[in-house]
Amino acid sequence: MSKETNAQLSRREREIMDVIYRMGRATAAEVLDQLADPPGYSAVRALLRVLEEKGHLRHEEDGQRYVFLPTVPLERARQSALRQLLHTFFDGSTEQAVAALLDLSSTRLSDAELERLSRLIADARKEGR
Amino acid sequence: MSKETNAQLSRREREIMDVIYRMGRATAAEVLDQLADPPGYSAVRALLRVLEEKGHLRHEEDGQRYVFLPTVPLERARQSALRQLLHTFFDGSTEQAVAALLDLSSTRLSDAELERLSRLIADARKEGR
DNA sequence: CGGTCGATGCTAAAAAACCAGCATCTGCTG
DNA sequence: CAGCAGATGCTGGTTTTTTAGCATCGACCG
Repeated sequence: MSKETNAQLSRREREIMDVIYRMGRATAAEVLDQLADPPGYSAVRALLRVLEEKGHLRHEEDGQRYVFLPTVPLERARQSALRQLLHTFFDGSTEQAVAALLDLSSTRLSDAELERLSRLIADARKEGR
Repeated sequence: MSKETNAQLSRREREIMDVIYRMGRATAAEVLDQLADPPGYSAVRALLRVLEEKGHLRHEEDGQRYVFLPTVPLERARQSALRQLLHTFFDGSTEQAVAALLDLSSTRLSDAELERLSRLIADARKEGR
C-alpha cells in the first residue's frame, strides 16, 4: 500500500490544490489571491494545514514563511486527472478526448504545434508494433 | 445570462454527476451502485433532489420511478472539464495534454485509432490556413 | 380487498467543511 | 529596548453537506 494521500477533497480543498498545481509552489498569501471567490487569509491557512495533515501537501520554510508544495508530483496528478476525465466523459476513448481537445482550441493552435503533435502520433504508431 | 446551473458542487454531488454523465441517464438505484463508497439509498435520493433544485439535473418519469439526466449536455460538460484540466495541469498547452493522453494509454491504442488521430490533426492543419 | 414491494417526499440530526479571531513568535527599525 | 509587520498555531462557532429514518403513494398479487 502506498503513502495514503488521503482520499477525497472538499470543494475548497480542491480549489486550493488546483492553485498549487498551477503555481508549482505557493505561500498562503499567493494561494489566497489566486482564488476566485476568496475567503479570509486565516481560512486559507487553516485549509493548507488540513491538506498537509491529509498528506496532499508538504511545506518548506523560506525564511519566515511556508511555501507549500504538492506531495504527489505534477505528472502523476495529471495522469490521475486525465484518467478520471477520460472515464467519466469519454467512456475511456483517447481518440474522442484528443478530438475534443483539438476542437476546443482549434484556433489557438499554431502550425508548429500541430506539426509536433503529428510527430507524436507517428512515434506512438512505431512503438506499437 | 444563461440558465443558472447554480455554482459549485460538493464532493458527493460531483461524484453523482460524474456517474450520471458516464451513464447518460440513471435512476437513484443505479447511481447508488455505481458509487465507490456508497452511502444509503436515502442519501442518494436526497442529493439527486438537491442537484435537481440547483439545476444540474432534471428527471423524466419512467412508470413509477425517476430517471435523472443532466441539464447541461455531455458535450458542453466535457468542454468545461477539459478546459479546466488544461488550465490547472497543463498550463493551457493542448500539445502537452495530447502528449500525456497518448502516453497514458499508449498500449491500449489500436493502429486504426492512431490512424484516425493522425487524420484529425491533418484536418486541423488544413483548416488553420 | 389487504398486504407487500418499490418507489418518492420530507425532516431532523450527525458529520464535515469553512471561516474568523486571537495568541504567539521572529525580525527589523527607530 | 519598544513597537510594528508579517508570519504561524490554535480554538470555537457557524454553515453546509451528508445521512438515515419515517410517512406516503401506487402497482401488483393472492
